[in-house]
Amino acid sequence: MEFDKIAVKSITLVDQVEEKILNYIVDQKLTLGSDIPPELTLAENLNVGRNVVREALSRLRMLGIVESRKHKGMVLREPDIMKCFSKVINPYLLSKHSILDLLDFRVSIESGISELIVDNITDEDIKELERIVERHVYQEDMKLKVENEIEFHSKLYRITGNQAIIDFQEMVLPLFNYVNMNFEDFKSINEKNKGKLVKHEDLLIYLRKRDVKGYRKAIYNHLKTYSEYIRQSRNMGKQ
Amino acid sequence: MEFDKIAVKSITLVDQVEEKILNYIVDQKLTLGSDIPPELTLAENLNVGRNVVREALSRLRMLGIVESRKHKGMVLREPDIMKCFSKVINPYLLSKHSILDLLDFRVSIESGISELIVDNITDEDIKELERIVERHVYQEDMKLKVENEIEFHSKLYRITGNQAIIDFQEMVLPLFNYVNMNFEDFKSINEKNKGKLVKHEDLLIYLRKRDVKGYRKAIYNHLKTYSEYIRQSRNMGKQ
DNA sequence: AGGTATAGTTTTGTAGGACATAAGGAACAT
DNA sequence: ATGTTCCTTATGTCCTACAAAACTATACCT
Repeated sequence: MEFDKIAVKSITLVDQVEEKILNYIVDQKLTLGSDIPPELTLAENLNVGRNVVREALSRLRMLGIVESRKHKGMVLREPDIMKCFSKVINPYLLSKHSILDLLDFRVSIESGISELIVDNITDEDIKELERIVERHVYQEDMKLKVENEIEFHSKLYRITGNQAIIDFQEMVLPLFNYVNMNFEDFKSINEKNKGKLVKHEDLLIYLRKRDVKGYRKAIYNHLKTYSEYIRQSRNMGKQ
Repeated sequence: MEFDKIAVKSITLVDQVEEKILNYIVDQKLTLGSDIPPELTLAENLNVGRNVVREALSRLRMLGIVESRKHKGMVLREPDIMKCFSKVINPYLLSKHSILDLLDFRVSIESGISELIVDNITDEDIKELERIVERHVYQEDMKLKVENEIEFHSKLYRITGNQAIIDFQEMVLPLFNYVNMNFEDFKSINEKNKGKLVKHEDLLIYLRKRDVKGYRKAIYNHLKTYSEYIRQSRNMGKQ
């Protein structure tokens, strides 16, 4: 085995072993489904205790890089790119600054996928979006309102056909709910824009026409409350 | 302590403990810098072995959610949102399909941050971009070419001032290098577009004018080889 | 009394043993 | 050839032990 090739200067043994195992996978050109050596073998080859190897493997398991079948062995798997996000994108673990970064990120992507959406959208997709909009009669209840938002936008993401984008955007959406519920200073700016914003049915107009420019401008305005809030909060932070 | 509140039905004990610790952090309203109970206490309260707790904590440590100071104790930290990505976005661990998704994702973002860039860009930023372009005399060597690409675009990302976007985009960039080097079918389409593409100096024209629409169209064309390649590969995959 | 040296306690990092359990294969019997 | 039994192997879990470092408390000396 080709361990110990690269001298890793991480802090703990576990960090080093984690990296060595990753290097081993690449060096040995392991591919999807390849067997990973058993824990004891790894431990002996790396001259560490089995605990250390298990901790390192546990991390890789969490990332989806390896999968262990009980009593059988471990195999290399393709990691779920966005899975690790779901644990980290948790409003209770993040600072307001980071949350704002993510809101901003989402708004940018939402605008950036305009081409993809208009390129890929089918008549059936438009019908489904229309059905979603019909079902969402106007309501005051914030929770239902946010759920409606999520349903509509999730459908938009699925039109891109890009799983990374779908997963990422869907993971960020709950943050918007959190902001609506918990950030007091958001409420005033939200109130101010009430009624002035582009609505879902307005977006549909441009999608029906396959009008990229119109759609991009519309989606930008649909999310304008957040852009304004982000800018305002950042400026306040600077003072 | 408020453990065992939620009955988690994951597979292994470690998975359950990981989730329980996260719940504990939220339930106890721990904030940045708060002490996490020592491993043995957690193990006793959760009725599991210390190994299991350590494995779960090891995962959280990797995500940056907790930090352990040797011989002292563990504290809650704010996770680095994009850090977990760096381990997963590894071309040797991903399928071609996933790599294409990520290329696509990056191109969309690159277009989507046009507003942010034009809004935030300063004269100093433009000067730096000009310096970068000047330094990058035309060259055939693919490796240097990609390095130049990375330098220029990294600067663009930094103009957004959004750390999540900066980190994400910079992590995806090496994939483009990988595609250039390893995907044979990319070379033909790359060759075909040679000389026809929008160059960095062309982008600068629109940035100087603070012309969002012009810039967006230009950056879209600058990356057009990738869009075409993605579409072509996807269509081949369908057959 | 006050400051310092020393010993004890706590806590993480690491090693290693033990066992249950289940999958897989080998040997054996029919 | 087929079915049964048993052994090996591998992961999941628990336990003990100890080094090292940091903090605490005590005791000691002046």
